[in-house]
Amino acid sequence: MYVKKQNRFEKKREIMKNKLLLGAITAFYEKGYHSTRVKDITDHAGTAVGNFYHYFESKEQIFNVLIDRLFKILLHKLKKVSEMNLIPRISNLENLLKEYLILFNNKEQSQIALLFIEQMGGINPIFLEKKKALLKSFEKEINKIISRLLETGFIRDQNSDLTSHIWQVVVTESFAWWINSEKKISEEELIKNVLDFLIKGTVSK
Amino acid sequence: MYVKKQNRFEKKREIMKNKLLLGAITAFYEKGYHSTRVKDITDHAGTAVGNFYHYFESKEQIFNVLIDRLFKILLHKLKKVSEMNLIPRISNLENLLKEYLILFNNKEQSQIALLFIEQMGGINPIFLEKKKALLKSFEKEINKIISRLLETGFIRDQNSDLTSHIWQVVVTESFAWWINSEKKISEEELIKNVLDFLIKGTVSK
Amino acid sequence: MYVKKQNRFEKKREIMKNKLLLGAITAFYEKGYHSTRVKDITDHAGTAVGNFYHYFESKEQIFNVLIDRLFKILLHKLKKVSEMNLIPRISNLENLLKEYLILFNNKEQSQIALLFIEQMGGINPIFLEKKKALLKSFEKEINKIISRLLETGFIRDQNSDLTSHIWQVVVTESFAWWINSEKKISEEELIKNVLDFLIKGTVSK
Amino acid sequence: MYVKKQNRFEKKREIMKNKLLLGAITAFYEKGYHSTRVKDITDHAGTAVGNFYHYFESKEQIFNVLIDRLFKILLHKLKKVSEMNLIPRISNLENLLKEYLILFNNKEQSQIALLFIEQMGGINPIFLEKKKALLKSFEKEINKIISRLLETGFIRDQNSDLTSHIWQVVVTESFAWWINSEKKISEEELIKNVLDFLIKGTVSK
DNA sequence: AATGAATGAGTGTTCATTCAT
DNA sequence: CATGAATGAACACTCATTCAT
Repeated sequence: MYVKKQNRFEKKREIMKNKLLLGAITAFYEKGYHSTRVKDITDHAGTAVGNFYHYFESKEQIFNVLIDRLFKILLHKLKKVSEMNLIPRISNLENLLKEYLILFNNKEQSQIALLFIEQMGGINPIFLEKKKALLKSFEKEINKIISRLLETGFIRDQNSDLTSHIWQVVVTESFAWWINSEKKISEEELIKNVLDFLIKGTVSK
Repeated sequence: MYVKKQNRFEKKREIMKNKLLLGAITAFYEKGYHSTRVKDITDHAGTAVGNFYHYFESKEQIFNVLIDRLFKILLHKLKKVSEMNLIPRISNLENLLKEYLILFNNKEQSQIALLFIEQMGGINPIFLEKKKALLKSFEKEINKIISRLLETGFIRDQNSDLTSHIWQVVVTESFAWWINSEKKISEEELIKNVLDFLIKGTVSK
Repeated sequence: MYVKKQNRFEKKREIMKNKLLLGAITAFYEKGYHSTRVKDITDHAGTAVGNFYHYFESKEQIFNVLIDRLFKILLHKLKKVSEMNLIPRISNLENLLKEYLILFNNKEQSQIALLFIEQMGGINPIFLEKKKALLKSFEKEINKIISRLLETGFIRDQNSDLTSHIWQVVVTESFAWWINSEKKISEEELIKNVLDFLIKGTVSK
Repeated sequence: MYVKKQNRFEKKREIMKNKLLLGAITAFYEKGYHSTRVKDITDHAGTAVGNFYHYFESKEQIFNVLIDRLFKILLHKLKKVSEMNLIPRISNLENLLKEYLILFNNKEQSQIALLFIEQMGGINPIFLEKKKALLKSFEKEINKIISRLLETGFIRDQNSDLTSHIWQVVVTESFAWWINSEKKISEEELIKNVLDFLIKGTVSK
């Protein structure tokens, strides 16, 4: 019975926390980080300002939580491909992009992605550095793939750091473009275009 | 004699205006737009806060001036290529990138470029929209080239809007990467890698 | 229970709002509108600057609130007389002035009255216009009385707009004079003098 | 010859000083004292900001100069009547008002008068006190007349301080009303109404 | 936990006045 | 004297965060 009570409280907390996270996504996305007041977030969540601080330390922290959550998922999916010991097949990459698309079909996740891609760098120097660091860890995984390809000689000689960066940028920005365009092309077309570009851009001699 | 007087003030004004612009670049670049106080800018320029407002309407405006100046140059150079009636040769694109590089060898210009690429979107919703609009006008020019290529059938079938976006992103982000990396690879290597990627990524069937 | 909670905040709010209004009266009266800092008001009210803005939109607005509150009362009392269908008796006018005096025996109300009469016009053009408009609405009511008197032929021929203005001015300025003189004559004497002047000034042929 | 040069310079100074005074009247009248920038004044005068301070010590001082000049004239005219040893005839008062009207037919003088009547009290506490002091000196002169009338027993018993105040207020505010109404009634009608009101309001038993 | 009032440091901007030419 | 650039103190208002209930 005591345990049950605990759980009920925990569940309640979890619900409110999620409301606040959702409220933050909406507010940040609509008005931008700086123009968003903590009150905007709590209004969206249907609670009082003061209550925000029972769940998050600060406005900065809730932004970090949003970004970290999404990034962890994205990186994890990438690692599953990059950590294969062999060179991934094209179908592996295709599946990866498909999984990302499934994620971005969730409105909140796609909004967080846009926050990350479009806004995070301009919020403050600390967030800019963090964004760079996150992307670097992403590119590090990509680099594993590129490096292996280079070793095999399948692809033309190129700077693998730059290529990794280009891969990261093409993927993230293509998704951003697709979301912003309100998904005017099909998922298949998007993936085909992106993948073609990356593979041919990297492989062709 | 009257003219001389005019010149006295005009020259002085021009000098101070540039000092303020330089101060703004430095301050924005180092601390980010929001963490920069107008006083930081005037300190860098060696003048008093109040004087800032003899030259610029607001902190927002000076940021706009910086961006607009650089963007105008970049777009103008691109247009010279995109507005050729024929399909541009690779050497035309190469020259364009070289010209951009010459520009970015100027420290201030490269810092403005980074402000634009990395920070502008996160400052506020208006700046985000403006950034998107500027990039769109850039992509429009690229699209002219891609569309002509598509018509000739030289390149594989692809969504020209997306390809234009990818070109824009690859170019801007590669430059940003290069500047941030403190130019660890040579200009030639940078251009070769970027151009190879774009051309092969677009053309190869 | 919910209602009780509501009340807790509402009562608190009401108290603080009044403290701020009183603080504003004191500060404006002592230092004048422009020389009064918002901090002066909150110091008088025993709260922090920021809190001011939970209750009023701006320094301008709180001034407006003060003026509007008093004016509404004054006009309402006047209307009760002017809207009689017949020509008011002298005793009606006497009672009106007496009621005004009762009001001005309240220190705060008399200070607001002085703010209105002595200072409002010089604060800014908008306040000047507002002051004129308020007085005009006052004179409009007086005009109803004067016009009826003119129709009956009891009083000599005169410009009723000007006479209304004179009535308004004599009443307001006599009160101001009385308050500023620290009430050196009795209420009865004040009313007698004012009323005599107005009636004889208007009626005598 | 030396003298002549002196004079020429002095004349030049006089001209610029007058331009500044006129500019100040226009600016203060249109925008109010506080909303008027020194630059507004110099713009009206066709000179540079800095030059203002060759002619006047401060913004406050030029306002004082305007008021003092006009007030001196008004008071002087009044004194000519009040300092007669006998009780002035109605025609003396009539002539006084006529002289005031002639003065106020000058646009600048009437604007200064409105500045004094409508705005001066609200500019700052010092100006409010000064305004009161000036009016008091005015009322002192009026009081001489009223007091003599009281002594003779020609008029009913009344508080001469208050009556003096009322006279001052009726005169100044009637002029203000007339100027603001864009002189919708004739000078004769204005004078007749004001004088009738004052005399009957004071004399009738 | 929930509420919303209270806090007060922080900052863009204004503008009278001074100064250098 | 004329010019307009330079100065910097001043202030209304904002808002993340804390606090009392």
